[in-house]
Amino acid sequence: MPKRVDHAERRAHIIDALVRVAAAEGLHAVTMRAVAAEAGMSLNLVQYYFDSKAKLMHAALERLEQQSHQRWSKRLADLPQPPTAHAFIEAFLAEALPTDEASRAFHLVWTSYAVLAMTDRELAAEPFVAGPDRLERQLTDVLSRAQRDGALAGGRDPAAEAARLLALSHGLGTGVLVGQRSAEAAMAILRAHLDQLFDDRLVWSAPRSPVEVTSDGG
Amino acid sequence: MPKRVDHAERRAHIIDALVRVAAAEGLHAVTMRAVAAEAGMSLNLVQYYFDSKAKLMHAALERLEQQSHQRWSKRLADLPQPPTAHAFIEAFLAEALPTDEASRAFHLVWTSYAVLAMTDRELAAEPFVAGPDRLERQLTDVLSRAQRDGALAGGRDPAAEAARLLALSHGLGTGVLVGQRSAEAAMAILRAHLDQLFDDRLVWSAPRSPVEVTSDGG
DNA sequence: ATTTTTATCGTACAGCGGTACTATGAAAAC
DNA sequence: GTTTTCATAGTACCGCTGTACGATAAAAAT
Repeated sequence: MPKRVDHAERRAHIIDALVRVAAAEGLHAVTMRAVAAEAGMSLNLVQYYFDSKAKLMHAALERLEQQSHQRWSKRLADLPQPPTAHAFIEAFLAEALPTDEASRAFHLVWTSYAVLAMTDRELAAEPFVAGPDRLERQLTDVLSRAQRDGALAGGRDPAAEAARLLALSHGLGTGVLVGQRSAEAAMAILRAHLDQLFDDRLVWSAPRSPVEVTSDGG
Repeated sequence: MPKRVDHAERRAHIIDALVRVAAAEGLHAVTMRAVAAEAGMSLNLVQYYFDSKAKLMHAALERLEQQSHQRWSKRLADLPQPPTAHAFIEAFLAEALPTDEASRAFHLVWTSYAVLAMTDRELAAEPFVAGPDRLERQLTDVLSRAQRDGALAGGRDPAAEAARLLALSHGLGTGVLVGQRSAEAAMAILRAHLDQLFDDRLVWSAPRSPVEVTSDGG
């Protein structure tokens, strides 16, 4: 056996095993032994590369976050540059939906972590609030620009629309995960929503002065 | 000690203890012993009233479902009869959001169960797909009627709107649970969505007979 | 060549979890 | 009044889980 080994690669290998176990049998089935077996190594090695289970769990969450970011970047890069706001957001929403098996696994494990974080003060809740918050700001920016360009349907509040998009995609994602709806059906709903949001067929019935839609934009 | 005891009451008491434990520490913290302690009885009694942990978990899920149904019925009954479609749906959405502590506990535990059901074939996935399906049909009916009455904004598909409302409320609910958004903010977004859905200020660009504004005094 | 470091293995230990077993007073049935 | 049933209690057992503790062989360092 060689002496020097790429620790980062080893750790990634183990975490991938963890995600496979969690996706197949749930986060509660993630034990040091199960992960070791899935990774094809001994229990001791998992201990060796991650001191404790808690650290392993944290590392896995971090990796999931990074991977998600990477996939999102890749999808964005695949868009014709510069992408329209519509295309940009549609790509975003497509990524937020569990379409293929890999995506399904990711979303399932991510959701499991999120539920865990609701009660475990130990587990950083940061990714589950700061992450969406950042996305929401990003979406808000894009929508604001789109609004300036006149691409948005009238009377929309970019921040509110961003929040709505995020909540909607998450709700649909859960529906797909739970087997209530197919990913295609969910995507169709999202596209319809987007079409409405970017639709120029919808106009105000009265000239725009008197109408005040949302309250504050805090 | 008396001999005859109301089993249903006993079981309900135990299940309530389970829900408290699950809401406070997560579903993974639900052990026979923890539930017994929370219920103020011995481990053996929990075994006595529910043969196994699996049956206890199933019973708890059933009770949650029933309670949810009851709360929803009560909320509906509190509405002025007959309720407008707008009021009906707003009441529904308000119930779907974790507003007070009790509601938060319910939604947290329910979500935990849903995540569990994603991997445990044993745990009936039925409540998490048949339930929302039924709600969706109900909403679709209400929206269809509203559309016939001309209360809906133009060009909407009741079924799609029902799915959208359900997904949106669920996504917002998760956001509240996770601490990303306050229940009030979530409710504001939902109300805005509803206002749009029922809004007569939004019409097709092609001129249309003016729809009157139902100023919701109810 | 010896010593140290590193990656790996096996195993042991303590705690907890679900379940099963037995016991015991008290009410109900007879 | 005896027997049966019921609600409750205590406890023991076995398996699993995280963690700790050596052992070992190979590569690196000296």
